[in-house]
Amino acid sequence: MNISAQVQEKLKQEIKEAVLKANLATEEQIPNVILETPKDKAHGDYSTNMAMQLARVAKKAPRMIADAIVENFDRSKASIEKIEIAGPGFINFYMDNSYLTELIPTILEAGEKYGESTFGNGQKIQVEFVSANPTGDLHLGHARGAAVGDSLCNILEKAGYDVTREYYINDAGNQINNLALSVEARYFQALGLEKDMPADGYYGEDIIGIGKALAEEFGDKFVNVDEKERFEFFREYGLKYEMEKLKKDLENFRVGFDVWYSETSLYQNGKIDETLEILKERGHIYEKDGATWFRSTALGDDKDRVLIKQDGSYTYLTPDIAYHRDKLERGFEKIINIWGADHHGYIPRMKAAIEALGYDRDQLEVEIIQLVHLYKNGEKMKMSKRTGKAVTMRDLIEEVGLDATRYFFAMRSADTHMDFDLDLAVSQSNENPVFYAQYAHARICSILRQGEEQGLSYEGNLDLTQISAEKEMEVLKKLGEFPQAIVEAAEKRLPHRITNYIFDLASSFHSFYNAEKVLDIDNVERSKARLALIKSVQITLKNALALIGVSAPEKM
RNA sequence: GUCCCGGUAGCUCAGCUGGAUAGAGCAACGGCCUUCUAAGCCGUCGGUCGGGGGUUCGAAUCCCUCCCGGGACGCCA
Repeated sequence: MNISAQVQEKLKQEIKEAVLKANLATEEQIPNVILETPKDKAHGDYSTNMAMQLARVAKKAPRMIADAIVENFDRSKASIEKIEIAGPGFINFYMDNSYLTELIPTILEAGEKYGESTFGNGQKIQVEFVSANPTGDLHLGHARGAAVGDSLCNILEKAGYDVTREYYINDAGNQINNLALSVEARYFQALGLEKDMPADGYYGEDIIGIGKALAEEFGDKFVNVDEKERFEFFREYGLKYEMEKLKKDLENFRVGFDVWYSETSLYQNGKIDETLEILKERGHIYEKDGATWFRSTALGDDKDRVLIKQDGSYTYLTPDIAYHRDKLERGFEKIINIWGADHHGYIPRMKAAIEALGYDRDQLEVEIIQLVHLYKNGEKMKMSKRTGKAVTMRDLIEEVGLDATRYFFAMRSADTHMDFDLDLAVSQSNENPVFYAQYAHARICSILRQGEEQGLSYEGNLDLTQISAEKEMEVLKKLGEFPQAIVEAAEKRLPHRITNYIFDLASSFHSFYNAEKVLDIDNVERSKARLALIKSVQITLKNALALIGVSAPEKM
């Protein structure tokens, strides 16, 4: 299934056997066999530090241990060409790489499934991301969260997890009232009437647009109706408008959700009360100063938290706890939240809540998306909430392009502050790494097309022994790493591992392209084999790009 | 003040479970298109891994401490 992994497993097994045979350690003493691919090719295809690890147990110098391991190593069982001991005691394995060519038919056969694995064992994971309030446009932070979240979900799925993507709609609470009042004010203003914005109003362009749309559709119909009725209408209308816009924007960003979970529904179906009742029964709740508190300090938080305010309404936390309880009730083994940096202080209280409800706090994982700073003309752009002049996700995509935006956000580890240089991204120069990968893909497609014109194709019987050049082997090695790269990205929740992989694969292809010619009418067998090789690269590149939501163009 | 994230080449960033001489891209410099897309390839230059201590065969990586930048600390959401 995964040839490279099989070979590595075999190698690890044999190293272990050799250690036992050499009487260097007992079965229990042997540490996990670590195989790494050395950065320097001169150090072989795989390398192990076993000798150094055993230095203490065996009470011998690492190099002597290495000698003993090599002496007892059964070469016939793994595709070994040569073994060397180097440096402080590394054992370097030089593989007979002919087995690698088997990857070609494997990849051709698997097609878009190449890279899949069963690593996740179908574990149910729920990922909640974006969850922006429906009170304005999605901004840069949301865009980054959307890109990272969607990519992570794709990667988890590819690695064999059962993933559910969710968006928590904050359609209850104060901010929605403020939305209604903001819409109301903009509606009056669109009619040329005086009306102040509420204290915590939303000043975005989109709200002005709603006001105008309402004025056009209904004229002054709502000016003189009952205030409460008007408020209700504007509340509903504004919410619906904002949600539809959010969904559309996300769709355009190639981000989809399985579940849109309404906060209001938690009020309506009694889940909040239920949750409060459970917390009470388990003794995590007390009354003070006319409010109801959650004793989260007992579970690692630095302050206790109010659940029901003096005025009888819930804090934001309360329905959110009910939501998280519902997630766990639905049987997810892991729930991953992707939150903006401004919410990181929220983590201890939510973990406390999960523990208070009787679950394992580690079932909740929170990935924090750090801030994005936008630079234009070498200057940092300021975001203003009041004027609503913040750069929206829509603006960004329009300026930079969809593929570049997705790639750009995915290529950085999420927990670092990110500088987004608009001029560079817009310039479409080769500073934009996405073109590098797409170009490799387009190049391959072009060669495949021309091969067809010349009657050369990767279809039919292939003579894989034609593949042996150094650059070809490097490409093959990279191709073989794909499933493992996905597993690591999934396990460590690091989507940027995939963009790194994409870059490396594209790089090894470009390098091969410049060194070897694929189409050669005088050497049909080799041409066919090489076409099959580049077809494998094309499939793998396309699959990898799909994981981060980037297209694979056939022409550029 | 407490907590979280970061500090790696001029710039933007990788760096796996601690491994060999710390890597890419961009910028700078020098080569490669009568030949499958030069949005490419090959090479050169460029480092006190924020400072200091510790752990050990070995530290950018782990621990302690300090410095710098950002963020969070609400009966807001």
